[in-house]
Amino acid sequence: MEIKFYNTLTKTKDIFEPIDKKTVRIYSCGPTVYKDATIGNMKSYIFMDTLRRALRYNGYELQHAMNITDVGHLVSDGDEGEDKMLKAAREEKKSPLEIAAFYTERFFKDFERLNIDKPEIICKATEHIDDMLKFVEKLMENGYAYETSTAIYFDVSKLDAYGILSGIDLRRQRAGARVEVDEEKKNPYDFALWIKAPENHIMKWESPWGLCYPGWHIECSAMSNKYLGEQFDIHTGGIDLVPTHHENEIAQSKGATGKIPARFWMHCEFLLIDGGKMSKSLGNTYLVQDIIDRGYDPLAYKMLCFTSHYRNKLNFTWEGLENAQNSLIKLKEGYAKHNGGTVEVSDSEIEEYKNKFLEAINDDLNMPVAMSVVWDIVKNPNKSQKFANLLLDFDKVLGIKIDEPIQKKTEEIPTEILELVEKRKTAKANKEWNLADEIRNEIQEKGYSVKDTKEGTVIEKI
RNA sequence: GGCGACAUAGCCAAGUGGUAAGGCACGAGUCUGCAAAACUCUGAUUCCCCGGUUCAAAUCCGGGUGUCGCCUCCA
Repeated sequence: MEIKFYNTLTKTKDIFEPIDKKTVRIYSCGPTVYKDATIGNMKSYIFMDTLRRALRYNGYELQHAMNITDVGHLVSDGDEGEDKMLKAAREEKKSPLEIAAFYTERFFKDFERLNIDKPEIICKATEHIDDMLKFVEKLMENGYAYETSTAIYFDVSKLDAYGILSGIDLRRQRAGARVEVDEEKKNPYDFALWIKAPENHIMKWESPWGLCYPGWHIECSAMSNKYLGEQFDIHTGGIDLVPTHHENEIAQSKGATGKIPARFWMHCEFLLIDGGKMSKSLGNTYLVQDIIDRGYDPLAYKMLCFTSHYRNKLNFTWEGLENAQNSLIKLKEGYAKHNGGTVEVSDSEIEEYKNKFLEAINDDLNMPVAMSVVWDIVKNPNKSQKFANLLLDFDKVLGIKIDEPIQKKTEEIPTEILELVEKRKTAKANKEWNLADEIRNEIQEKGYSVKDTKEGTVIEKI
C-alpha cells in the first residue's frame, strides 16, 4: 500500500519510497545528555518509534541511526557561551563523561518504560571527533568554510539557497536583533563548525587549527554520512530543530557532498502543558518518572499521544492523562475479552479492519484514525480469537503491550487492611450488610478501595 | 519588529468542499444486599466572530478576536 509522509522540505504529503527498495535509512536527532529528558522530549521519540514500527509493519527493514550529543551543544545563542555538558559537569561536580553516561542511561530507561524501540545505531558525538574533523576539512577544501580568531565558520553566502527548510529569507532578517554581531563573521547566519578551545576548556581535540571542539551541527552531518551515506531516506526531529539545526545540517551536507542529506524531513510538534509552554519557571517540566510517581502507567502517556496527530501540538493535562490511562485499561480489557473468544469471524472482515488500520498509519501516521479502527475491533460484540490476534498484530505498531496488564505501582496491602477485608467477607456471608458496609467505610478511610468483582474482592490503594 | 501555527462537546481530539470519527468523563438503564465492576443507551442542528465564493464550507477567500509558538538553548 502507498505510504505518504508529510515532508517539511516540500511542505506537502509526499509518497514515500525508500532509495533502497528493501531497507529504509533513517537518522534521528537524539538528546543532549546533560539533564533528564522531559515528557515533551518523549513526544518526539514516541513519534520516532511509531514511524519505525509503521515502516516495519509495511515490511521494510530499518537502518536507523540516532546521535547522543555529549559535546558541542552550547548553552547560549550565537555560537557562544558554555558547553551544556561542561556546565552540568561543573554544577554536579562530575566529569563530562560521567554526566553523559548518567543521563544517557536514564534516557534509555525512559525508552524502555515507554516501549520505544532503540534505533539500530546509537552514535555518540565524542566517539566521532575524527569524522567531524574530516567533514570540516572537506568543507574548507570546498570553499564553504573560513577561519576566524575563534572558530571555523560555515559561509552561508556560498550556498544558493540557505533557509530551504524553514523558509526564512536572509535578506529580511535583521542581523543582531537578538544576537550580538561577531565582526569576524562574513554573514550573520554563518555558524560555527569547529571551535577553538579556550585554555581551560576540558573537552578539546587536536586539529590543524589547534585544540578545538566541534560545533553542535557538525556531528549530525558527519555521523549520518558515516552510517547512512551521503543521502538517506528520512531525517526526524522536533519541530524546533527546523530553523537552525536542520537548516545547518543541510548547508553542511550541501557544502561537502552537494546533496541534501535526507529526502524526507519529518518533524514532531511540541507538547504544551495546560495550554502553554513547558518551562522550568512554571515548574511543569514533567518527566516520565513524574507520571509514574503519580500512579500512572507510562504507556498511558503513549496513548495520550495517539489521540492527536504528531504534527499538531498536544495539550497535556493530568486530567487528560487520567483519561488516557482509563482508555488504556479498557483497551487491554477489550483485548483480553477477545482472547480465547470462540465466535467465528470471516477472514474478509479481518482483512477489512487491517486495511483500514494500514491506510491510517500510512497516511502520515494518522494515529487518531488508526486508534478508531482499534476501538472498533475492541468493541465488536463477537468475541473472537481472530480479533485478539489482529489487535496483537496492530500492537506491533502501537507498542502499548496490549496483552499485558497495566504497570501500576503495586504496593503491599497492610495486614491491618487484609484483616478488615476478611471481617467484611464474613459479615457478607452472614448477610450482615450494615456491618459489611461499615467495614468497607473503615477500609476506605484508611485509603483503600474495595470492589467485589466476579473474580473476588479487589483491594486497591486510592 | 519579522515569521508561523492553532481555535471542533466537560477533557484529549480526528476530519481540508458534500452535510460533524474515536477515546475518556458525565448522565440514564440492566445487574448486584448496597457500592464498584460489567453490559446497554445517551451528547455538538453545529465546528471562535463577521462578511464573501459555491447548488453545497468546520473545511476555500477577506476582515476581526483569542491562544500558542519560533526568530535565543530547547524534542
